[in-house]
Amino acid sequence: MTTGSVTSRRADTRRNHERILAVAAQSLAESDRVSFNAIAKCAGVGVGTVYRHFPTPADLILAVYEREVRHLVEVVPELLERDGPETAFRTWATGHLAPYMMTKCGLARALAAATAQRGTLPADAIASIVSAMDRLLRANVDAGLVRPDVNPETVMRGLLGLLHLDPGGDWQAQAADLVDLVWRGLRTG
Amino acid sequence: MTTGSVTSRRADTRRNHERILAVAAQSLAESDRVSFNAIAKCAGVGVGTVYRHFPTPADLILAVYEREVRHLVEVVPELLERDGPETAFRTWATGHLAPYMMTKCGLARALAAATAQRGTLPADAIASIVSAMDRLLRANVDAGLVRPDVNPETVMRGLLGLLHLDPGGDWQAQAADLVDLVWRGLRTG
Amino acid sequence: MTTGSVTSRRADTRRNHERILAVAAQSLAESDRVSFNAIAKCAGVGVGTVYRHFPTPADLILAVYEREVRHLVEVVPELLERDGPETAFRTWATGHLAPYMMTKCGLARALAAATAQRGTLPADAIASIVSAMDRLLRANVDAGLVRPDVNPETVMRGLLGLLHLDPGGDWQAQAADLVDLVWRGLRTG
Amino acid sequence: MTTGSVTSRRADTRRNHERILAVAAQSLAESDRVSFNAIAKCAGVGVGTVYRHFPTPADLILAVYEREVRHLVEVVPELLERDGPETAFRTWATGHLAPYMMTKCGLARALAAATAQRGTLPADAIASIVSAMDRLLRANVDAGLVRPDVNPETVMRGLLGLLHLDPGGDWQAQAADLVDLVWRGLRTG
DNA sequence: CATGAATGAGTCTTCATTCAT
DNA sequence: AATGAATGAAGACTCATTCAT
Repeated sequence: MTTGSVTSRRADTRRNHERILAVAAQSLAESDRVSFNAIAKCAGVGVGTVYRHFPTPADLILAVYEREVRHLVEVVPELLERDGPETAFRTWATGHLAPYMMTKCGLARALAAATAQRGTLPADAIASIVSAMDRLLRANVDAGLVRPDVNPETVMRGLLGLLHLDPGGDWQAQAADLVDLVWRGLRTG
Repeated sequence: MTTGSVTSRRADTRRNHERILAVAAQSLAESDRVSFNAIAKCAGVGVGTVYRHFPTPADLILAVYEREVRHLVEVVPELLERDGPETAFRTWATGHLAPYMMTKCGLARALAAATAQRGTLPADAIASIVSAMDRLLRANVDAGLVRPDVNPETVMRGLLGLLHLDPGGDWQAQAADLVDLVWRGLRTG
Repeated sequence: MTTGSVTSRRADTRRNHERILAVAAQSLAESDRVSFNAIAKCAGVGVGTVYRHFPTPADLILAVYEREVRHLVEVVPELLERDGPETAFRTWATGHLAPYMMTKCGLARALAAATAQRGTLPADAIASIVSAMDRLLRANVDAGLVRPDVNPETVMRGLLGLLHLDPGGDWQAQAADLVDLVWRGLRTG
Repeated sequence: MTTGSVTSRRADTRRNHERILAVAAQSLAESDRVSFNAIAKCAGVGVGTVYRHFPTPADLILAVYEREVRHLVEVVPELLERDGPETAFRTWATGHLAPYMMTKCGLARALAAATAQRGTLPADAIASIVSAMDRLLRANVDAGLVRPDVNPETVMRGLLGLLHLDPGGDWQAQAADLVDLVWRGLRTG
């Protein structure tokens, strides 16, 4: 019984953590502001609770970011294995990165602001997404398709335009065009 | 007498308009917030006056944007004439667009927010800057350097990463790398 | 008509100023906190209005202080003329300063805190009350009753204990005792 | 086993009590606020523990006060014996009371607030410090230096100005001046 | 047209206090 | 006894917006 109780307490806390994160993610998908008060209300907890879990806005934003970015990284190996390097790159960028960026552009802005405020660059936060890109690029380099001297960060910057697709238009085509442009820039020769 | 007064009033009004715009631009270069109250104080006018000139925040932001973007457009012909198409493209992107974007990224965020809020895309606001790009591209197409089927908007998206250069690092090199990547993507063959 | 209207507007503003000051004084008589929100509510104005009139807590507190202290200074000449120097001193301290301090000890604390926070000593704020003391002392020195080498600030410090009379006890006697102690300390010989 | 556990528990509890008191004293030396939460964190215990030891803020503040005041009382006999009554009085006031009051004026404010809140005067809390004063005075009365009709509380009030010395200025001289003023007020004849 | 006082909703943040474990 | 997560009231402060003059 004792053990059970303890567990349920911890479970509650964890559930709170999750709910706050979810609400914040939702909120960042729309604007680029995170009102602690609003989040608390939406998550059905007191403001203080939000502050306990995430002392500063930056803490919250980074946590949301990491949560959101994880699957982007995890899907890479599967794509490489299934489709081969070039298609993997295009599919990842068009099919995963683009839709992700479209919905999370509030996050991107908030992230930029949060990390700009402290000196801390998104350093290890961005590291993981860049490393995903790196992996894709290396596979293509190994296959002789892509120049070996490209910097994954430069490529990421080239794809940052995906943040600004027009959700009212044919964004899939726009994404494909951009990815194609970048891909041509990467090719050997 | 009447005429004289009217004239001076109009001059005053125009001066006010300019001052407000200048102050707002300054303010957007720093953060990404425009407090009507603060702007009014800085410009030495009443809040009401700011509202008369720019009924909504979006109006103000778009006006600032247009003001800032003008010279970006105007410099194109000169570059083309002096340096030839390829160098013109690279110089414009690296030397004009990049620094512009770095300092005005507050503007960019505000602009994005403002245009996201209404359904209105940046439509004609962005039009002029895209037209500058269009001109540069066409010159290169005519010279046989660039594929004829590229969409200037796609190229702009490719360069949007310039918004996210690291001002603490070697942003000039980063900009050059990105521009090079895009340029390779544009080449014929 | 126009003039009348303008006047009434300004009158409103002044009335606000007065009301805020009055409410704040009241509040400082009780605790030693000034809640801008609470003051606004009591005074029947918006918070913003309070902030417009008194940008910082210190501004508000000093304004209250000056308002309250004025009559303490103004009464001195009259006392001197009517009662002669020694009685003037005792009457002023016991009959004016003591009751004043008893009700305003919140103010005293707040004032101390506010002025401690900035480097600014109460400088010119305290100056006036010290000058009242100075005038009383000089009259007594001229009459040969008080040593010429006493510092008015030291005397003020000696009377600061009036802040801590026991309102539930016989504070009048306590005040008289303290004033007598100080007076004996001032005498020549 | 039981006895051992109980013993160690009691020791723990006492240690907690001490730690909390120490942290609170530290905190009151700086501002004049005591956040139960902050104190708990600093002392390395849970908030609940602090509440168990000190149910109300007033309890905590009074406990700190007593702890701090103790040495002020204990030093008196030694001074009297070593320096004789007059010097003992001056030394105690200038050398012990003044620095104490300067650093603990946060405590003083908090104490005043706490005791003002309830009807309870500092009654027995202040009693001990007044008794120290009483002892000093009596020694002087016995030596024929001080009038026999002075109330120690009045003298304490006279020295309360020590709370308001200017830490930025020559506070030692200011303290000496005040003590001298009071001393002259105490003398026989 | 311009002014700027006033308003008040909304955000941020801190704490006292409770209570289940 | 001790713990510390949770709560929510309350105060600080900012700004968009209105409106009388």
